[in-house]
This record gives sequence, structure tokens and C-alpha cells, in this order.
Amino acid sequence: MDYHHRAIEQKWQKFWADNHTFRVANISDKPKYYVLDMFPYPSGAGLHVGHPLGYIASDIFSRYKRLKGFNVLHPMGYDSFGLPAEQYAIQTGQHPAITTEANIKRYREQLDNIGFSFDWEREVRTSDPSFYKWTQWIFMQLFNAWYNKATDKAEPIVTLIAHFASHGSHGLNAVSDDDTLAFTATEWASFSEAQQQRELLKYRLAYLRESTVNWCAALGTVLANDEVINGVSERGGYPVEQKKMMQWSMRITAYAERLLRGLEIIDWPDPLVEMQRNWIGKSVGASVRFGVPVLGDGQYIEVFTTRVDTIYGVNALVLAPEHELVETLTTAAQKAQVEAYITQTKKKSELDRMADVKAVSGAFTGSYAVHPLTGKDVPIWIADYVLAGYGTGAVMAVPSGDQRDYLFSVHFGLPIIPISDAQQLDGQADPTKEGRYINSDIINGLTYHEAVQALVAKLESIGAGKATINYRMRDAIFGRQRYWGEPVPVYFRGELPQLIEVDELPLLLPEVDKYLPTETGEPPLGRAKDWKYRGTFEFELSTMPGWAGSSWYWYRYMDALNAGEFASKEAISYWRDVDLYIGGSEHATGHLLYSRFWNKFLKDMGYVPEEEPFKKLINQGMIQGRSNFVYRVLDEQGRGTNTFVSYGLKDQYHTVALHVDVNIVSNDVLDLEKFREFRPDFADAEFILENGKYICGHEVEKMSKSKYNVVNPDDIIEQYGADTLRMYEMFLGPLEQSKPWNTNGIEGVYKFLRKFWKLFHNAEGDFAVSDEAPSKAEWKALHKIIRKVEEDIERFSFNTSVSSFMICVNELTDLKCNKRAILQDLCIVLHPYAPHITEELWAMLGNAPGTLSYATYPAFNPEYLVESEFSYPISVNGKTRMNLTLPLDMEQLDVEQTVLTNEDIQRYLEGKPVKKVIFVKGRIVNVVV
RNA sequence: GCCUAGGUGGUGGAACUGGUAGACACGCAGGACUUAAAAUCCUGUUCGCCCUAAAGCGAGUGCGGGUUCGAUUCCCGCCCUAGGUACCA
Repeated sequence: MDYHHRAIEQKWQKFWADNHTFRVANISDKPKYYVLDMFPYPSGAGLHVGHPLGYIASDIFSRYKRLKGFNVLHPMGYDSFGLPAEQYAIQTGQHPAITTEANIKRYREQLDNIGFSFDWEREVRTSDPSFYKWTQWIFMQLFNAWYNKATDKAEPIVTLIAHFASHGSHGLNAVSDDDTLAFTATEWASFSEAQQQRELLKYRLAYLRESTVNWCAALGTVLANDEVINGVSERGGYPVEQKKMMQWSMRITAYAERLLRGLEIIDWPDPLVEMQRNWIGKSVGASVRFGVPVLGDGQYIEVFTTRVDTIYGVNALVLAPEHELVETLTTAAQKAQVEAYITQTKKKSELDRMADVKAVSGAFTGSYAVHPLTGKDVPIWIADYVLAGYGTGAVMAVPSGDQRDYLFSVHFGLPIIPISDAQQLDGQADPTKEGRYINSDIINGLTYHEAVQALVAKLESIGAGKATINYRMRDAIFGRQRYWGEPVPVYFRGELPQLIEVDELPLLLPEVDKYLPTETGEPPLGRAKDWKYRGTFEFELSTMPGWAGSSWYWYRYMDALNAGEFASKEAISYWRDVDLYIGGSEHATGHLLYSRFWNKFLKDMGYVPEEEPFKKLINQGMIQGRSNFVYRVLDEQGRGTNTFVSYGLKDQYHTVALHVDVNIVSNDVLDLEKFREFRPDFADAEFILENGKYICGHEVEKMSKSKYNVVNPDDIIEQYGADTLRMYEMFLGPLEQSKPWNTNGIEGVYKFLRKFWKLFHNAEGDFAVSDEAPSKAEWKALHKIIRKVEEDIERFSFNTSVSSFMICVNELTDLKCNKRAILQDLCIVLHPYAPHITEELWAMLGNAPGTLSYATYPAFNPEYLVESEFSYPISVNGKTRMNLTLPLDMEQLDVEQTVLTNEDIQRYLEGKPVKKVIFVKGRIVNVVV
């Protein structure tokens, strides 16, 4: 019998489904192992061969872990809220739930084709009310919590209320808005309910605040910073403007330090850790207050600096043009100039501002601040190199130590004062921390560390500053003016947001007549009829952002059907955290940061046990498209003819390159018949061939329909089978590396599986396995692969395993091995990679069908690999000259003698005196002359 | 600019802690089987020189240096590619 992949694969996929082979229990004697994939957004286009790359790797790993005796949780689901379904709904009027359902069905079919070992009984969909009920529930927990810096964790809001009731705001160390009130316990008691609520909102981890948001009028929505690229929306490329708006936000900044600390205990790729570190952007420095007499007594401008030691070099304060004090500070004489400058910067788009980094601009306000240490006047300027959103939106300019300040000062003729004897100011600033300070009053002669200490102490003692830590990361906006997302479980009593009752969850997404903003500019939910809480109060009309559901979904898999909790305590305490998470690096600062934040919060509230949710993380590379081109010959007027010239001859003609469907090209050779059917206008195409073939050109591009380079896994599976697809995707190269998909080469993997199949069959094609004892060489081939695959999988080097399987099967074929003892173990070792063919052969070997998934991975026995001899490469002066087989237990002196007296070696020595012989046992002999 | 990863045959890639560079596979060339094709199998395939052949010689892992008996691997400088980031005080 030949290897018929289609029949075998369908048979086993059905078997696994019918027998619930991959159903996994939350109780087990085995150690647990949780393998998670980043779940997909089910788009209308379906899967292409790039999508399953990570899933195949995680499936191999899961199947391997099962064979190694672990209880493996390996679930899959859908991140099914999202823009494309809504965009489609806007265009067609079809409810996004319907398109989403259809897309999920298609995804499921495609996934099932590949033979994954997911426990589908745990499937989650973020858009399903039984799931988003708990997303809303977590939101409510966040609303009902504050961050206590004293205990360094989030606490229920009741503990804050208790503190206010007994101590007022005194002694509180909390993360909050800037405008909190100071009050006593008695004053708190005297506050109205509304006043109290207003104050509490300044502390809640989910809170409302007026934020400047990226408003995209064309999309009718607010975008996150990472959705705005170069001033236009990532999706669609529409213009984005800054707009003030009441927005739900998440106080992720409360967790900045813990998010940073956690990076040290997790096993993630360095670039990803680095990206998160930069995103959080911690700077240690000081805040310094510069008094501003014109604003009134005791009024000041606060700046943040990482170089407080340079404070005596300050020649100006520079504010962001958007700074709130600019208008007040501008004197009548400077008014025209300042206003002109502000108009000019406002006009500049984000893009211009970035392109213009080197152009210095700014304006003098006419006012002066007072240097807190010298008492001297410091002019106050505005300039757009100072960003309103970072620090305090104001900087102290130190031209000798900061290049931007230097350029600014040179441009506007401000004095440049050197502050260190080590500074070299030849046309640029010198930020050195070496040397001793000069022109710096109380720190003259001190070193950097001494100076910082002395200055912070001094500033603190006069109330003009303190040591401060600043983060680049901002609180995350948690709202979208869109329809297809989780409703926020909040209604309004006047201006004040109130939570609905827990037993009223889920707050279902209401029906609307259109998926567009209302005429008055309200989000689509404003269109819902009679959508009021208890018939009276307005619901929140924005929905949650895309990252809400994905910030906790891995817990739902642990107990996906639980109606009473997001997951039971027992399930969570058994599975705890994700042992291996595989996904793309594009989620580095979005999903992976928000998930860590929610996880820490859930831990603070006692719902989950681990500080970090994803112990180990692997980024799979992107699979790019590999486009093929044909070259249409142009006539003298530059018009296209119906003649196409092969790649190698195209330079002899005037041609234009056209994309051609990669599915009608094989090894860059065009299928002429299929090409004529490809487009009606190609029906009578003629070809100029080379060597009888039409060779196509190629280029690496994004995989997309318009480039005709999309390869559907279903087509590959139809032709070669899922086992071939799985192994070929791995064979393509290291998992982490991005690479173009190229179907060339898949034949090699397909041939391998047929060769493997043939080991179990005789020349007539009948199943024929021998019970004889294997030879030494056969044992050796087996145990080499047992060890190799184990090592490779543990370091996620799947491509090298595939090569080793090929070597092993080549060896066994050469040995004509059909011994049961060898082939049965080989089935187990290969099973994670090629589950269908191995299940089939396993059953043919007489094992109970379907038991292979839970077989025991064979133990490696080093005795089979022990060698008594080794063929040493003999090199002279580092250049390999020949090989010499010597016993492995031969020691240096004997080796030297054998080698040096060898006739062939003598030739290379040319009679020169031997200086030294390097001998590394089992490796090499190097003669130095 | 900064951060990170990477540059190896015609192609994808291998070489794990400094020890035979190019495993494995594709492609290509030649051959066997076949009426023929497909499938299968065998041989060769880094480049250059020499040669009927056998054998031999030289160069070679982006470029230039260094350490070492020995470097794709470690160090210094540079070039290029991809991803991230954008005046962060």
C-alpha cells in the first residue's frame, strides 16, 4: 500500500475529534504544562500559510510534552471583536456578529485540516457574552480599586474610603490624578456623595479623565498611540487630529516599576524585553521649581531633569508651546511673536515636526523666572522641541550639557556657560559626567555623584525640588467610539459614572440601525433604542478597546465553561501561568504590556497566583510572500502585446513586469496552460521561452491578494498533506526568523515521509515489520534521533530536527531496517511533527488506535552511541590535510608519535621542525611547525 | 540618530561551549529503469586553477584589522539589510 496522505489524515482527524483525544482535565497526577498561542482575529480572508507557523511550533511542543508525561493545556480561541468586521458592517449593513461567526467557521475548518491537538472544548471568543461578561467584570474590579504605594499594590476602593473616613487625605501614599484635594476626616464626612465620588474617581485604576486623544474623523474613533503612524491612522491612512475628550483610562503607570522589575524574572527574547523597557522609559532625576514672580507670590514652574548637577548652567526655561502658563507669561511686547509661533507650530503636522528635527525654532515670552539657587533671572521661552506630554512640559535649558539646548542657545544668542572642567565645547554640547564642577557655587570642585547628592539635599531643604523618577509610559486610554467591542458596564448619574450590579452582567451589546456615529457625533451605541440603565440613566456609549479581551483570555481557557467565575480557584491554582507563549513580536508593547498589567492587578486582588503571566515567550518570524512575475513585451508605442518573455531573456526586449499567481508557478517555471486560463486577456498569450521553459522573476513582498502571492494551506494539504505542511513550515528555517514562503523544496519533505512509510513496507508495498533484534547500527541511528529531537525541541530549533529525521530515515533505508523495536520508537519521536502518518503506522504496528498521543517518549541510551574510534582531522598549521582513524582512548603522546611518523603527514611537514602538537581528544590534531 | 537582530553556495539553511565550513533539502547536470512520461533510484554539484582521469594547488562565511596552534563562532572599526523607536529633558 502506498502512502495516501489524504485518507490517513482525514481518518485520524475524525478519530481525534470523535474520541476527544485532546480533552484535558484540570486535575492530574502529571505535572502541568501550559502552551499558549496568540489567538487570531478571524478575518474574512482566511488563513494563509504564514498564519499557522507559530501554531505548528506550539503544537509540536505540546505533543512532545504529552509524550514526556506532562498534562498539557493547549487551547485555541478567537480575538473576535475588531475593526474589520465593523467596517464590513458599515458597508453592507450586516451585523458584525454574523460575519464574525462565518469567519470563525472558516478558520476552524482550516485549523482542523492541519491536525492540531487543541482542546476545542475550551475554545473562547472575546465577542461572546459568556466571555465578555468577565472582561466587564474585571473592568468593574479595576474601577473599584486604587493603588496604594505604601503596600505597593492595588487595593479595593473600600480601604481608601476607610482611610479618608479616619484620616482624611493625610498620610496617604497613592497613585492618583494631579488635582487631588487635601482634606481632613471631618471634611470628608461633610462632603456630599457626589463630591466624594468625584474625589474617588481621581484614584480609581479605571477612571474617567479629559484626555487629549488621537481623533480620527474618517474612522469616527479615537486611536491608541500605536494605531497612529506618522500622523495618520495605521488602518486606512486617514488624518488624525488631537482632540480633548472625556475618556476611560487605565492607570497602568501605577505599575510602571513592577512592570520593569518583572522583566528580569521572565524568559523572553532580549529585543522584546528591551522594547518594553524603552516603552516604559524610566528616568531617574529631580524635579526643580523655578519661582515666577509675575505669576504671584510662591508661584513657580516645575521642570524635570535627569541632570540636576548641571543646574548652574541654566540659561533659560523652555516650555512646550501648549503649556498652560504660556498665555499668562507672555508680555504685551512679545505677544505678537509668541502667538505667531504657536500658530506656526500648530499648523505643522506631526510629520513635518518629525522631518524638521534639526530646525531650531522658538519664541521669548518676555517673562523671567528666578533661579532657585543663584536667585538670578532666567528668561522663559517656548519651543516645540519641548513636548507637552512628557515630564512637566517644561525644561531647564543647559546648553553646555545638552545638544538641543545648545543649538537652541546658539540660534537665539543665549549665553553658554561651561560647568565642568572636563567639558569640551567645540561647537557642540558635552554631557560628560567626568571632571569637577566649575562656575557652580556650592558644588564647585565636586564629582558628579557628590554634586547630585548635595544639590538634591539643598533643593529639598529650601523646598525648591526633590529627587523624582519619571516614566515615558502614559496611562492607557480604554475606550473606542465604536460598535463592535465590549460595552462598558457603567451608567451615569449626572456627571458621575456608576457601575451596574454584578448580577446584571453581561451588559449585552445592543442592536443598532447603523454602525456609524449618531448625527450629534455620539458613538454608534447612541443609536440603540431605549438603551438606558433601569430605563432612566444613560449608559456609557463608548466600548472597550481591542486589547481588553486579550488582556486576560489565557485564564478563561483554564475553565472556559464556568458560569460563576472567570475561572475557578482550583483551575487557576492548578494551571497558574503560561509556561510557553508563542506569537508575533508586533504585540511587544501593546498586548504583552497590557496583559502583564492586568495580571499584576488580578494578583493584587488575590484572584491569580503569579506576578507574571507568561514565563517563557518565543516570537515566531513573519512569513512573507514571494511574488512571481511574467514579463510582457511592449511594442514601439509602449503598448502591451500578448507576448511574454522568459526572465533570462527579458533584457533583450522592452517589457513590463506583471504579478502572476504563484500557485500556477512551480520552481519559478510557469505553467503555460494555467497561465492562459489565469486571465481572459491572456487566453491567446504567446511565449518566448528559454530551454523550453518560461522562467518567472521573483521578489519578496508582503503576502497579499493583490500581489497574487497568497498560498492557502488547504491547497498544500490537498496536494501534499498536513504532515508535509507541518514539517515543511518548520524546515523553512529558524522559527524566530522572518522568511519568505516558497513552495520550492516542499517535495523534499514529502519524499521524506514516503521514505519513512516505505520502511514499514516491503518491495511489493505490503506492511512488513520484523521482530528480529536490531543491529548495532540500527540502534545507533534510533538513539541519535532520540537525543537530537529532544535537544532541538527544548531549544525550539525545529528546523534542525527535520533535517535530522531525514538523515535518520536515510540511514535506516540504507540499512534496510524494518525492525519493530526501531520503527515503533521512531514513530513516537516523529509523532509531534507528523502526527497523522505516525498514528496510522502505530496502529498498523498493532497498538491500540489513538494511544500514540499519550505514549512515552523513548529514553535515550548513550551506550548505543559509544564509539571506540574516531577519524581525526589532522591539520598542519591550522590547515586540514587529511583524516586519520585512531582509537578514542589513545592519549596525547601516542597520538603525536602515530601522527608524526605517518608518511603522508611527513610530506606536509616538509622536514620543518615540529614546534608543538595540539591534541583535543575526539576532536582534532593540529601540528604546528 | 538611538535600540535590537542579522549578513554563509544558484536557493532555504546547518555547523550546539573556538576544533574537518557548506549537514539536510531544493534546484541544476549526467545516468539507470520505461515505448514514452510521471514516479523511483544512482552519481556529481562553494569558487578558481591544473588535468583525459586520478590526484593536487589556491581562495573562501558582508569589508578591514586583532587575539589564538586553530575564528562563521571572541575583540575593535566600518558597510549593508530587516524590525522597533522618534527631539523623553
